[in-house]
Amino acid sequence: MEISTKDRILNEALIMFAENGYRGTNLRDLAAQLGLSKSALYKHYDSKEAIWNALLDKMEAYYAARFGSMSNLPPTPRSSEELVALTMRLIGFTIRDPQIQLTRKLLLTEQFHDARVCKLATKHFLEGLANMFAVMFGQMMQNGLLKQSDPAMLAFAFTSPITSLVHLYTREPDREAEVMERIERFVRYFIAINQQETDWNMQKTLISSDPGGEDK
Amino acid sequence: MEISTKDRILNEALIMFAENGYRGTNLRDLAAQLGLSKSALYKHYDSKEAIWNALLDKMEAYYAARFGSMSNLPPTPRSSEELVALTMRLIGFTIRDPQIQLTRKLLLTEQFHDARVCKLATKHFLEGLANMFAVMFGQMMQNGLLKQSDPAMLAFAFTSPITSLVHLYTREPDREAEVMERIERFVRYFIAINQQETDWNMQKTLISSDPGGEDK
DNA sequence: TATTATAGTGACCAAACGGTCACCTGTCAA
DNA sequence: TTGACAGGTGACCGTTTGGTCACTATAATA
Repeated sequence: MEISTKDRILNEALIMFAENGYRGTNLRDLAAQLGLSKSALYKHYDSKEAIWNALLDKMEAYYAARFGSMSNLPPTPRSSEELVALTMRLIGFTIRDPQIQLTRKLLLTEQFHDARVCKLATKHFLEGLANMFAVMFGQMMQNGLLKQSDPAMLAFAFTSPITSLVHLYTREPDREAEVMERIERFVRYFIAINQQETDWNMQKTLISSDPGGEDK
Repeated sequence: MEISTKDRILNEALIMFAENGYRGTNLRDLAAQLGLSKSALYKHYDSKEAIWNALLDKMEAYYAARFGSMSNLPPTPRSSEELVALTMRLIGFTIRDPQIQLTRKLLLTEQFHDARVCKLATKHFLEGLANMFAVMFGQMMQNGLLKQSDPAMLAFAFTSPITSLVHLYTREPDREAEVMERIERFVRYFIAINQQETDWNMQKTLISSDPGGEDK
């Protein structure tokens, strides 16, 4: 099935809006990139702003499908190594997918100029990943893989640094290898800090609730 | 001493560039805001781009003075509560200072359109605070306030979530109270996770290195 | 006093922009 | 066959934009 001109316009608009900003994008270049004349655009959208709004509609719909419901979560990791693998796979995809990459750029550059972008940015950069990992961390705590604590706070502490590094990649794509390595190092560091210790530390926790526990 | 017109132009340019972006800023409005005619601007700067570059020069100079050298660091906290206080004071200032606030906006919106802004953004959002806290955390580890680990990694894990929340504030300033509260909650959570346990754990550390060490 | 540098003005220009309009063309239903 | 319509074109329009230029006023200097 072929892509309708209406959708082709939106696809190209995402590219140009993301790379040049709303104001930096002009309809002549957009039309030329599609092999159309400028006035042809007006057969599909009423104005530049209408294209912009349609693009935001699409982004909101995509976001709702991807992060809106907590039903289509990835399977909860059953070991530290599985958490590393899942995270790296997820981030590797997020980082490289051209659409998501452009979306990040657009959200960052236009977050102060459009109320809808503002809300999307907060969802995308602050809440999306964090909410997902909060659920997973809650389960991993019950499974004894992570120390008991507040899953939401833990997920926030986990995803924020990763998001920072994703932003670094978005700014400087040539540092991809460095970024991926730093993410993995951070994930392993995070696990080392937060995993449920076995051995005597485990016992210590049990003992500490006991008044008799003293020097060993 | 009065402010030179050249500097007044830069001050106003920061405001307009930050709020409307480089492309969204026009020299007529800028001049009008200063009570000047547009052509007067050209007595001080050769072009719009020249104003932009002069502004970036100023920002780089400011950054170099503030974060460039590690000499003018705040005193290292001697207790958990001091770390909370220092962090909240630092972030409270960073968040509210109008100049820094505008700088954040400018760096975020223009990071993909200008190579110098790109580098500044990485320094500002990723390295600045982190480097500062890395030094402090290193000292706090030696002082037995924090568990021994990699200070740089710890500082990164500490500052990234805070920076995320600062970005949230920059996007949605009406959520200031919520942001400050979340930052403080995170800082306290972070300390709880990473502080050196006292009791016998403290003694264990002392015994393993230096028997009989006492300070004050 | 005459001169010169500095800071400022308003009119103007060419280019670029979003948007409109009359017109063309193929497709499909009445 | 005809007529409506979706899709596309190029010329054109008003506005905005960065930038230029001739000109003026003031204050310091030779």
